[in-house]
Amino acid sequence: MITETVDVSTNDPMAAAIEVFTRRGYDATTVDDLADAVALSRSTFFRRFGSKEEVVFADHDLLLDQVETYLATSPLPPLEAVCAAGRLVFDHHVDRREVSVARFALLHDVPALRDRELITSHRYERAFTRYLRASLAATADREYVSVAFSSAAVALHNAILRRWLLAPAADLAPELRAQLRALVRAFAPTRDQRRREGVLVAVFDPEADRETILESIRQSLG
Amino acid sequence: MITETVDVSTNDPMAAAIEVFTRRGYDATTVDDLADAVALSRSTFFRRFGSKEEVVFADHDLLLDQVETYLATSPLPPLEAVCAAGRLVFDHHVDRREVSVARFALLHDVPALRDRELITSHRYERAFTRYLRASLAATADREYVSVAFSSAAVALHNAILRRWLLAPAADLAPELRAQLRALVRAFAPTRDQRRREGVLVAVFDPEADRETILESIRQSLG
DNA sequence: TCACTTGTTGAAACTCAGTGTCACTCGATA
DNA sequence: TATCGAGTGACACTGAGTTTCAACAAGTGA
Repeated sequence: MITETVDVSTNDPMAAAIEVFTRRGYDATTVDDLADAVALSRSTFFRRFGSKEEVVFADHDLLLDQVETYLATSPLPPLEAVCAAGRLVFDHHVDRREVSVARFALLHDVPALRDRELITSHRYERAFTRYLRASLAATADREYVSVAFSSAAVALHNAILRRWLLAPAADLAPELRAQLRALVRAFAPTRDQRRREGVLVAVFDPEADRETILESIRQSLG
Repeated sequence: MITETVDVSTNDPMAAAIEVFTRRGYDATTVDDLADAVALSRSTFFRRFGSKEEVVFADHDLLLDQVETYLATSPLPPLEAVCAAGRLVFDHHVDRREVSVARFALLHDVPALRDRELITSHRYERAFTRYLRASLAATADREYVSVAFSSAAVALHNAILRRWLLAPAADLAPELRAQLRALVRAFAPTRDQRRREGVLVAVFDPEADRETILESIRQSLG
């Protein structure tokens, strides 16, 4: 075992772990090494972080809590609240650029950690779904809208986050905002706009002439 | 170690493994027990299935292959092809009701296997995304449509599959079809319908009178 | 028939993640 | 001072997964 004093002064075991994994290699780093690096006993390490994989995503425990309390108290309409929660998570990463980028690079080399990331990000998806199920109006397809929207929102977030991680100089927050807004529009094409403006959709035979089409619209508008 | 001769005649190690896990408990079953049950040496077991977790989802290797070759050869428009692929996966489960239900019950008790399921089903999502990215028309948001649609499709599939697993007597295939169709509609409100019928969407001030609205539509159709 | 390859299998030893147990410490409270 | 509880460390133990090596096919060519 190699005694190594990583900068513990930051008091961020996750960052220290990522640093050690990156420098020494994930497989080559034993939990003993890791415990040394974060100045904890092996026992305490497992008690605090659960596993060698989970340290790498330790920040998400807290973040998920924040997301859940945000959802519980947000005044926004459900779908918008989920979007805002997604932006919360995105900002969390942007605010810690250095660790986020380091973790991203590490994941590139370690499949096991990519799997763990998947599991981690799925916890957000479940939180979103649970929230939407409880908050959306009780239409017939509420369940499926909740499931599909949550999943798509998380997927969009992840895709844009990954793009940002490849080029952290860019500000992709507006991009995320725009894509999530588009998602809301796709899932609630009528409800959310109906307050300000009416929507009319006419399906017609493209062969028909203009006046015939207009006449049937006139009748529909009654 | 307990020597136990599970019905190996079916030649389905996955089913045998699920059976043993269910009867003896996942944690209580060692890989040695497992290897015995499927009439393989420990070494060969790992070579063939990779891990104790992965045996439980061994069928997905083949299924994912089928899905990928289906996508590569399907004549349907991209989004519909993904829907069809999703139905392929659904049917696979329905066709093997007994194993599927047994696995579902097992997952209920074993968190580690639920995580593994997540990872497994994500492989479909990636396959869908890759396919859509390559097949959709090169619009600006092709990437995000691919990501969001794939993810939502998989999520819908999983939700409906889970409902079916709770009550396998019901035929939920039409439900899946309908929900996936709705998803396509949400993501491609115009493109996919344009071939057979025109679509007209008019946004108007609900205070405006009928003729004013019709006049602006007339001009748009001009 | 005999080498020689190539791929599959089993046996066995080894590493190390993760668990469980027990004793210790420290701070708070009675 | 005695006690209680929570957090910690030391240590032993289990078992998953890896690696190595030998045995054994089943071709393949001479």
